[in-house]
Amino acid sequence: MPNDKITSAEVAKLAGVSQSAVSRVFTPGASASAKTIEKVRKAAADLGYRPNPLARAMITGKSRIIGLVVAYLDNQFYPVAVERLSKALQAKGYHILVFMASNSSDGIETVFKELMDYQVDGIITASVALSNDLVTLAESAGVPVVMFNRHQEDERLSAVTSDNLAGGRSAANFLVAGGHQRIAHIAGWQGASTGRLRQDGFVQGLADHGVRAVAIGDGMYDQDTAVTLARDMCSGPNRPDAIFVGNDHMAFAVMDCLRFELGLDVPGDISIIGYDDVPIAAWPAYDLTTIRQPVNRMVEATVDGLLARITGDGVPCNIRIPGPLIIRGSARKPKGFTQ
Amino acid sequence: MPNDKITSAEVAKLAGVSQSAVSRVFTPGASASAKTIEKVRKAAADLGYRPNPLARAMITGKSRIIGLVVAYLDNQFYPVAVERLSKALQAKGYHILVFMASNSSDGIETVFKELMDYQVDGIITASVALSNDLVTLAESAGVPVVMFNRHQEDERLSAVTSDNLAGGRSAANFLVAGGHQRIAHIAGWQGASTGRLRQDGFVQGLADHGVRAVAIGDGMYDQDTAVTLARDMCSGPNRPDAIFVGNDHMAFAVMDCLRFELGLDVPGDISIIGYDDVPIAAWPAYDLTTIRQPVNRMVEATVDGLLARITGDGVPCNIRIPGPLIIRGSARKPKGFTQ
DNA sequence: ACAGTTCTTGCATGCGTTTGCAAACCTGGG
DNA sequence: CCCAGGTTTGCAAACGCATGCAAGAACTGT
Repeated sequence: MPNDKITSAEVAKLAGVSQSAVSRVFTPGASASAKTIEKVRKAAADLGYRPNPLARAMITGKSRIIGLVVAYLDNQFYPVAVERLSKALQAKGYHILVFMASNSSDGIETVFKELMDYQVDGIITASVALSNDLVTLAESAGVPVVMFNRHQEDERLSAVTSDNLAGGRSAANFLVAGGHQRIAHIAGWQGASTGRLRQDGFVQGLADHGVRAVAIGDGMYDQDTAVTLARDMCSGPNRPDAIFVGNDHMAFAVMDCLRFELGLDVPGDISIIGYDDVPIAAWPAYDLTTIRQPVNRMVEATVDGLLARITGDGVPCNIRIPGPLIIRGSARKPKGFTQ
Repeated sequence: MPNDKITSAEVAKLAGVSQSAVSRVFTPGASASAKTIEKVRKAAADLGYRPNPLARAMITGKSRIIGLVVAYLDNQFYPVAVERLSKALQAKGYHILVFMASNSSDGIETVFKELMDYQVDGIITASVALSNDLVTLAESAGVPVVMFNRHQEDERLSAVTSDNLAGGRSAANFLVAGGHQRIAHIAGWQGASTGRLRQDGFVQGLADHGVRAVAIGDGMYDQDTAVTLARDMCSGPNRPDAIFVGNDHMAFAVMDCLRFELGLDVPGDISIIGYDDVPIAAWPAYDLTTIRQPVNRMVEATVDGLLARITGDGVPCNIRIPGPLIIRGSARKPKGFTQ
């Protein structure tokens, strides 16, 4: 196999130039004469030379690797986001080192340290909460961090979310407009900004119409927990006639419970609204009315924001992207409403 | 910030030993006296020293990075597998560089080259077909490749799959035993080994009972394609009374089409069997009878096989893990059957 | 106590790049 | 034809670590 590692030195010899020359040819922004460039390119092509990114990283400190840490993949929102993020970064010449992190801050610290060992140029966290120490750790090492789909009060880190407060509000508006009388909420995990804000927005939205939720529980973004809550809420004498569920993933489980366990009709007996608009929400079996998180634009903002900070210009910023209510069939529509 | 990069040299100075000594302390299998080890460990801890894996990789040629190439994440089988793979490899001290590859062999070649630039110790491909050239490329660079959930006739690469042939057979057996008369198959993509083998097994299984499928079409592992096929099959005068669908992902779409578009009852009018047993299959809305792919054991076999090849012992091998039929409610059960 | 072994240790080199520096090369204007 | 100005180029020193080699230390058995 002639195919073993070829170094810039070998290319240099073949091209009859110095090793630095070939380095410069492959370094954007370095100066080389047209003649040299051509000679080197040809020699490199003949030999099949490719610069070694590891050696390059050692010197420059830039690895062109982005660390992506994500907690769970069973909620379809995340695989979709990871796929998009991955493609977007690949297109920009970056590569992705993926870590699964159980949401224990202990595990995350290990993960962060390992990431920084690899001299990642930046870190994206999806659905993960960060301790202050961790942010300090990354920041003091000059590694920008951007949180995807989670927000945290810290001047030093960027965050990209959808407008969860407004989303919660529009769920409330829609349910009230639909004439529901007993409205409940199975919230997203209150340990996460998304969960809290959606709930806050929802409660505020109800209050705008002088309404109060008949029940609110923390679903923890977990299907089993959500189902337990739903069962409790709906087994008593006056069950709600609408539930806003903190994300689609839980909403599916809740709908299944209502329909198949409690024998209720959705939306006949009870309306359901979710949050995220994952692909499954559009499947006819659920046909879920939900607030869309605009994944594409969120990914775009995440990548742009991160790259801006990596290249030096750009400061930490919070981006909140509005998401529309997607009206499908799981929630009774306001009178006279036509889509 | 004292927290910038500290090198082994600095630790050495503090500990009063040579740089090689500290290197040896952090290199498993190198010799150092208990006294030295203690001194170095202490100094390292005080300084917060961590060996730089990139520098280490340059010398040893081993990066402790595994490349993971995956084509799509919308079929829930893959996120689940990726999560498991990732965790298993993390536990063994490896890290994962993820690439999304559109299934064009062109894109895959680029991806492979980039992976090898990063001197990955091994490559796992999930649901991706490889050209001979690509295998040669990797193999001649000494990078072992193992295919996850796909098989290919090539002595040089490992593959881990479930027993798709047997799986197809058991679908056939179950449907025949259930007394179905007009059995159809919406196959997985015939460009993939999984798709072909499941179909072969199914056809053979039917033949064992002297039955022939009334219709077979290639669903391409794509929901829209599958739905189109289902619509065609079921709109004519004698529609099938059972369809074996090449994976769960398509099966869900098919069930939705049958129920909500054609107004058929599943399994009353028509039985459906899927393949994979992704988590959604257990959701009551689908309650899908399906053949389970034992993800955990497949992941385990993949990781073990890859690591064995990386450490030198171990040759390419094909592992085929049997998967049970999971009986739920989407297919009529044989008479007298109780679960 | 001594020769023969086995363990440790430091020195120096190299992995494949980038990059500061200074020399060598152009270019054109006088 | 020569010199100031800018370009291009090669040299050599990093980057942070692993490792072969040879010398030194510790230990074995007699």
